[in-house]
This record gives sequence, C-alpha cells and structure tokens, in this order.
Amino acid sequence: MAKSSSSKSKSGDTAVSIKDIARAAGVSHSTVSRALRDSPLISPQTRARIRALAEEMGYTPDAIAQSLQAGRTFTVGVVVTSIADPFFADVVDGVESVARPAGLSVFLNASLNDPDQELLVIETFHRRRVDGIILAASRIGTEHVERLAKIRVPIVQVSNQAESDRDFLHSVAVDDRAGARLAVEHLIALGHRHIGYIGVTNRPRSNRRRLLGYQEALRAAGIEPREKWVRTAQLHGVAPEGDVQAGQMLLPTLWEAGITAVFCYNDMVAIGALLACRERAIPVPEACSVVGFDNIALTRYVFPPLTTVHQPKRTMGQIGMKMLLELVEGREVSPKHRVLPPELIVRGSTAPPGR
Amino acid sequence: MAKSSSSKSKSGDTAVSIKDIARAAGVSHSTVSRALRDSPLISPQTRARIRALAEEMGYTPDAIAQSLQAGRTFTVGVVVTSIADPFFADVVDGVESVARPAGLSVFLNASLNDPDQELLVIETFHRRRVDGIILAASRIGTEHVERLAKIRVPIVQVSNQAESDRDFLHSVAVDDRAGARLAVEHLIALGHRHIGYIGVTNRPRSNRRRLLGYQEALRAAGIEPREKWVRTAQLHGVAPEGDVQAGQMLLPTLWEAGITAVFCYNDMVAIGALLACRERAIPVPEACSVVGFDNIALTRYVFPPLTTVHQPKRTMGQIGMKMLLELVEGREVSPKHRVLPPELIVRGSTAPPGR
DNA sequence: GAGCGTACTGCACACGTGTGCAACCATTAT
DNA sequence: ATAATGGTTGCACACGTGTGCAGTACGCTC
Repeated sequence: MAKSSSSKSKSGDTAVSIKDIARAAGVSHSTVSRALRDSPLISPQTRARIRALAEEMGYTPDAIAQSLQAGRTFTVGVVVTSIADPFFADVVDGVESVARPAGLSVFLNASLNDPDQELLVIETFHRRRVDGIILAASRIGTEHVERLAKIRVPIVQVSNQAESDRDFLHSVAVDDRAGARLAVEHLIALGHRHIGYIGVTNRPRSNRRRLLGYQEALRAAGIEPREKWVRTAQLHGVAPEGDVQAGQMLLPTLWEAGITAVFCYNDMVAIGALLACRERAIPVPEACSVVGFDNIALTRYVFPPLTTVHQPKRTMGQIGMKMLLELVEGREVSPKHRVLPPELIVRGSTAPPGR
Repeated sequence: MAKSSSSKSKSGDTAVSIKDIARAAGVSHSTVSRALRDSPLISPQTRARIRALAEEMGYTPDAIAQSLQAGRTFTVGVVVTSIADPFFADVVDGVESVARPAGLSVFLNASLNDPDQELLVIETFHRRRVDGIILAASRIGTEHVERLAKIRVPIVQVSNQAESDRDFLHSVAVDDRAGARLAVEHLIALGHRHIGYIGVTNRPRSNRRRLLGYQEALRAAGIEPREKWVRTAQLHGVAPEGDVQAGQMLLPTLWEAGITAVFCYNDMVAIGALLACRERAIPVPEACSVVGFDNIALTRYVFPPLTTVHQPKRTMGQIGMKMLLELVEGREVSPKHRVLPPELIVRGSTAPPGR
C-alpha cells in the first residue's frame, strides 16, 4: 500500500490534482471536485470511492487555485515595526492565536518604523490579495492614507501612531492618557511632588498622550508641571535598542533637576533609567522611584522589579484580529475604535520619596 | 485627474485586471501582459501607452493568478513554538530580513511545541504551495518525518529538537556541546569545583547536548560529575513561562547539594535561578555564580547582568533563510548542516567561589 | 510588382478548482 | 409501453495571468 502510493505520487514532479484523480477514477474532474466538497449531487458510493482514491494518491487541494476561483485567499497581512520588539511579539502572538483556528494564514512583515517601507509592505499584501490587514504602530499619516483607501481591504490598526481617523479604518489601543494618569497618581499618592517624564519622538501619538496624562495628573494634584522635568529622546530607528539608551542618557539631567520619581514612556526606557541610577549609585526606589509602561515580561525580572502600567498586548492582538474577521465577513463592526483600560502594576521600583 | 481615476476604479468592486486595461486600450490582454512585463515583442509606443493606462486605472497585478500560472508562489512558511519567545522573535526577524528583499513573503505560525500541531501547520503550508519551509525547534521525530518527505518542498530546520538526519533536511544550529563546555570551563577557571546543571525536558536534543558538554568539561578538569548536581524540569508547554519557574524551583536543591556555581539550560532558567537566590538571600555572584545560554536581550538588564553563552539568533535565521533561497532556486547547498560556534559572554553573575 | 523579412498583435491554451446547466440513466407511475 | 421524475454525471465556462504559435501589416529589396 505504501509502495503503491509512493510509486503513484512519484509519477509526476508536481502535486496530484483533481484531474489526476478523475483520470484514475474514470470520471470527470467536476465529479471529483463535488465529491471532495461533499456535494449532495454525488452518490455516496462514488463519493467514498473518490475520497479513498484521493487519500491513497496523497491529494492536497491547491489553495492558490481555490483562492483564484473563490476570490478570497483566507490570508491576512500583519505589519509591525520590528519582530524582535517584545511588545509586538505579544501582539502578533495574539493575532495568530485567533487567525489560525479561523483558518486564516498570516503574512508577517517588518516596517522598521519607516512609513515608506510600511506602504511598500502594504502594497505587497495588496498584490497577494490578502483578505485583511493589521497595522501595528502604523506611521501612515493623513498624507498617505488616501493610498490605503484605494485598496478595498479591511484594515485594523493596533496602537497606531498617526492621527488620521478616516472612516474606513478601525483600531484597537490602550487608553494612554488614563494609563499615564494611573502611574503619576500612584507616585503622587506615595508622596512625590517632583516627578519627571522621559519620552520618545518616534512614536509620536502615544508619547504625546502619555505626556498629556502625566501633566493632567500633576495639575489635578495642584502641582504645576515644569519644563525641566520633561526630557524627550530624538529617536528614529526601531524600538528596543534606542529606548534603553534614551532612559539611560536622560535620567541624569532630570535627577539634577531635583526629581524624586520618574515616569517613563515605556518599560525599555525605564530599564535605561534603572541602569543610569545604578551607575550613579542612586538607590531605587529609596532615592528615586521609576515607573514604566507596557508591562513586558522583562519587568518582572529586573531588580528592583518594575512598577508599570499594564497593556493587554496579546488581548489587543486578539481583539484586533476578531474585528478584522468580522470585517472580512462583511459585517459591520462597532465601535470602530476600541480603547482598552490600562492597569497599574505595583512592584518594587516605587516607594515614598526619601531624599 | 484624480477624479477620473477614482470614477474609473469605482466602476467595479473587484480590482482592475489586465483584461480591463486591454478593453480600455483596445488591444488584447496578451498585449497588455507583455507590455507590463517589458517584452521585446511590444512596440515602445504601445508599451508606454499601456503602462500609463495601467497606472491611471490603479492596476495591481494579482499574485494569486501569477502563482497559479508560474507554479511558484514566492512565499515561505515559518513554524516556531511560540512567537512571544524572545529567542524565536530574533530568529524570525533574521528570516524576514532576508526573505523580504528577496521578494518572498513569509507565513508565520506557532506550533505551541506540539508535534501534531506542527504537522498541521506544515500541512497548511503545503496546501498554500509555499516554495519552502523553515522549522524552528522542530519536534518532528523519525516517526513523522516520512510525511514531510512526501511534500516536495525544501525544508530548513533551525535549532531542531528531534534526531532525524534525513537526507532531504537541511539545518542550522549552534554547537550546544561546545557552548556548554565554554560556560563550564569559565566557571572552572574561576576556581569552582562544585558546579550544577539545571535542564529541561521539552527541548530534548539541545538539553542533552548541553548536559553532555557540561559533563565533558568537568571530566576534562578532573572533576567527576555527581548526580545530585543535575536537576531537570519536567516541562511540556511553551518556553518562556515554565523556564523561569524551573530555575526558581530547582536551584534550592542544588544549593543544598553544595554547589558554588550553576550552569543553566538557557537564560530564562538562569533568571529563575537568580530569583531563587534573591529569595534565599544567596548573594550572586559572591556565594553562587550563575551562567545562562542564548544571550537574549534580557540578560543585559537583570541584576547582576548575566554571564551567558551567545547564540547568533538573528544570524541563524538569516543563514537558514539564505540556505532555503538556494534550495528554492534548485541549487545544491553544502554543507547541508551548518553548525555555528557559540561565544562566551562574561558579565556580572560569575566570580570566584566564596563559600 | 513580387518576394521576403521584420515588427507587432491576437488566438488559444495552460495552470487547478468550482459551478450552472444540460444530458443521461434508471426507476416508477400512468 | 410510454412518459414523467429524480438521481447522477459531464460539458463548458469562470477566475487572472503568461506564452507558443499563427497571422497581419508594413517596408525593403531585387
């Protein structure tokens, strides 16, 4: 049996098609197609016979041909800035965990945080006729969004970084302002009055919102924000490398400006701040409290464990993919923009001021 | 101009095809096809006219139809155990960095470290007629490898975990034994004589090889390995979560067995060991040295920074993808199995014994 | 002006799958 | 015995692209 099947499959270099099965069974390829798709038009006997034959000949349906005829490919494209970024690794993991059981395969590509590259990748997805696209941390601004509109494909953005609320775009993101407020209110509750913020420029939207939340929390507590408490790193590349350096380089100036606590754009920046404190022998959290954002796995393993604002990264990927599934099926999705609540995670890097 | 093009593209819900262009230009679709592919058969004037028309109508070639006719899809499939695992994130990043410029799109799927799931994903890739497959940390053993052989697709394994050196399989991996020896020799050179090993069961091949290198290094220094110095965690799920717990739970028994240093299967296990030491107030590295494996980004940010064995993860992904490119083009690749040298990275978690 | 060559274009088929419609066969009812 | 009915099956086309081959038109040469 194994011998006969192997000798049969060896007959051609290309895979067996329904035509091959049809020839072997002495029927037309239409009959084979219907038999394999459980059409009621086919008699049970021939169906069984053909299915057995297909099994024996090692038939695997050609998804390319099926896509061409059906007008759907059952694929989605995902664009991230960097695959190695732990934030997006979690998001993609969530996306994949929903897409795979739904029968959709996912194309993954990196944009390297470059809008031109991002458009190029999207163009490739369009050529491949993906059924939908997920853009993570998209930099596509108002100037290029028209090109997206021409592609008649559902698009869901996750943590998008450009301000262009066009009607055909859907999105899921965490409430950055609320998250920042949580972090800063926590520090204020501990007794801090001199609180800094370390930001970045290459994720403009979330950075601005977190800065806004930071300022709101200060004002709500009767503290007037000071310019010298805020430092922003000019970054252009992809995330993980530069972020740590940013925190490491910018903390000292804030420290000299008299802060007793610092809220950082994200966890990697906070790690950099932690390293800077260690270099300068500033005890954390005794002399300086540090708060991050994102709650990546790393935060549990550094010392002291990092107090941070949790983003449900995997869940965001799952929700985004579920929204996309709905859109692909032609259903309306509402609300078009999902904003998830952040959550404060208190660990060891924050304490009352001790200066 | 923008108006005319939008009105034209609005005419149908489906994308414009070369037939639409042909109709608009008053030629046959063959002429359009040739014009767009720069065939010398087409006169420069008609070529220019057709290209302009295609541009104006917003034509994007249908990769599905091209794949069907060409018999190639210009796609590759990548299977990893978990996308969220930082090790594979780096590998996939390397794969993608080679595939994208080469015009190949990559399908990414998770196997969750389950051989059945892995075969299922491979089956999907086969249905989609990918040109090649990359298997990371594959668990496909000798029993299932025959099913792979029937798929006439080039396969490259990265850090494969099953022993089945079949002729059609290519691979790239780091030299686990040499890496383990580097780590243990480093500890011995520091003066340690009581050295433990914490292993895992769900990555059997590399675990066995690292254990072997550990034992070899001990014997080469005249130290007889003791059974109580070796502990192995029974794990089944995906990596990042369990590994830390494994290190955390197994270090104490080794400590009580009198070790002054421990070599861990990988960095996450080592992090767990670090956490256990902190819980028990065992100073690292003064009382207990800790060495990891992989050199993931995390190791630079924990305290103390982790001494570890570097694996060129991104490079491994790139080399694997380059091998696959060669195979896809029909060229022979030699050697079939690339074994890369590891590198010892000395940081702050190792020091002379102080007990 | 006939013959020839060159430059260009269209016809028809291929790739693998799915499906509307017609045709066939067998069984049953009249 | 003939017609009607219902159950199966095949023909032919579609999806979008690429290409071998035949065919057309034109210009050149003898």
